Amino acid sequence: MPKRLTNRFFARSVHEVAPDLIGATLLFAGVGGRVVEVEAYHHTDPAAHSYRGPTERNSVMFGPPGYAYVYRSYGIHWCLNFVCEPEGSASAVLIRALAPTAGLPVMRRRRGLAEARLLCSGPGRLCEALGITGRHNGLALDAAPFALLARQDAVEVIAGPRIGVTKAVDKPWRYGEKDSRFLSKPFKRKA
DNA sequence: TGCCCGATTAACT
DNA sequence: GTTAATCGGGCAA
Repeated sequence: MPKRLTNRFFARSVHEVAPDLIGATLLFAGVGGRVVEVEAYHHTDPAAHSYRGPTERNSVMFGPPGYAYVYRSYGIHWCLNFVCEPEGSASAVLIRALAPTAGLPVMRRRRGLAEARLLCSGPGRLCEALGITGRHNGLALDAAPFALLARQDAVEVIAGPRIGVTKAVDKPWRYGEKDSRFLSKPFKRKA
């Protein structure tokens, strides 16, 4: 049986946690799949929500690691993050894509889609498929409805520049499972 | 207070 | 390739 990820797992640098999450399994109320794409955001990073200090929206990021930070993006979509590092350092990992493995019929209904490849291939899509909204901001990751299981098989992790950010665009803090069909965008291949 | 922008997506031309 | 949907944060006044 795979091991559940504990708060200890998240109490490390985002740059260690983020690549370690690739291949882990994320379930929300029994629905979800294998994590294939994430991005790291550090409080010293101009692209991070926590960069300019605590606000009502980002307050969870300034709390202890091992909790979910859910925010509204572009006024429309929800995006899911895992808070990392010692309490107060305000760093988090954005979950960008899953390979769906559990609850596909539910996800298809929520997304109005038949194609598995597009169910969770993007931060907003993933939250819609799993039914995650702002109501779930601040929930613990080691308790229901969340379930996080450590990866069992070795995966090939690849890094690249983050998507959709306009600051610190040169930082290769996007991590993904190499050649996964479920990435929101492909990683640039070596020429 | 008012204005601009953003860790996005889908539906256009 | 472009654009609309839609709302909180940050900053200027």
